[in-house]
Amino acid sequence: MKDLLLILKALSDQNRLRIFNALLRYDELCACQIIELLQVSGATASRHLSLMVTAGILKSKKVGRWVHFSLDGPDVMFDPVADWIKLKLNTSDQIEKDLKMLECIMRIPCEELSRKQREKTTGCTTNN
Amino acid sequence: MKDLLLILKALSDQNRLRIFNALLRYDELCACQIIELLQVSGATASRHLSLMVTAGILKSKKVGRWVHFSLDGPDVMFDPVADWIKLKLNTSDQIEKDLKMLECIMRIPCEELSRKQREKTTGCTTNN
DNA sequence: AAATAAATTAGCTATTTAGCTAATTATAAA
DNA sequence: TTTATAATTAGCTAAATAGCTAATTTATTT
Repeated sequence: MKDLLLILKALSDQNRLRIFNALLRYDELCACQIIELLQVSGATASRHLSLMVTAGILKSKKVGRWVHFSLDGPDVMFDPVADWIKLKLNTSDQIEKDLKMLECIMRIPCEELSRKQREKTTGCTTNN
Repeated sequence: MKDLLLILKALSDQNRLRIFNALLRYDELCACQIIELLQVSGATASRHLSLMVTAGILKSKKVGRWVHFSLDGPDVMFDPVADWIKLKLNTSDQIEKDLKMLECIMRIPCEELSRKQREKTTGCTTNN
């Protein structure tokens, strides 16, 4: 029950559902890309991500200075559940916006994205 | 997304998962039976139940002075998800205890159960 | 009609949680 | 080896949530 509650709580938040959806579409994203997508502080994104890792929904791997996140196999979440969530999400305006945003984000190398975040210049927010 | 969040939040609580599990096993339970199972105040049980009804997980029907709750069809939750939750729950000690408790609860008519709750005498807690 | 009673709602408190900034850690580059 | 930087952790605040008791609602019974 504890495990299940961890998983359900990890999914019971708009921003974490947005992360989940993003990783259903793009196999792997680094923290700076999640930060750009959600438009929250690095600390906030990091806490959301670590919650999802703890629940077993995501796994992370360090690549130099960056950390890459991806869905953690079907052991924990098993496909029908992911399918159900995908189905329920695909009428959401927010998710639609996110997909456009992600197209932009994926075109920008992490180095550039991070620099823009550091300098607080716009990344993908204007042309969303 | 709003709808999905309502469903996920409605399931992200130990007591509400216990209610969900109970209704997977017994098609219909009245509020007083849920109160007895969870060992919480009527007000608390009522709030949990109404949250689940709002999310579309449960439906309720008034039967005289009693209100009966049951799962609300496969439209909202669709079977694979219920199966997954059932699977995840079936190793839980708490759920095991609940099933024993429910066997006891089902043997007592609602009138008697309610009277005992009113008088604060033991219902099914001792012989659990 | 008045009294009783099951369930819900109102109003409160304690706990949890999402967000932030600032400090720290861990890795890469100079 | 010093500096720069991506990510995490610590420490805080505001909002949300689970629990309670008391009051209200809705329905039955006397």
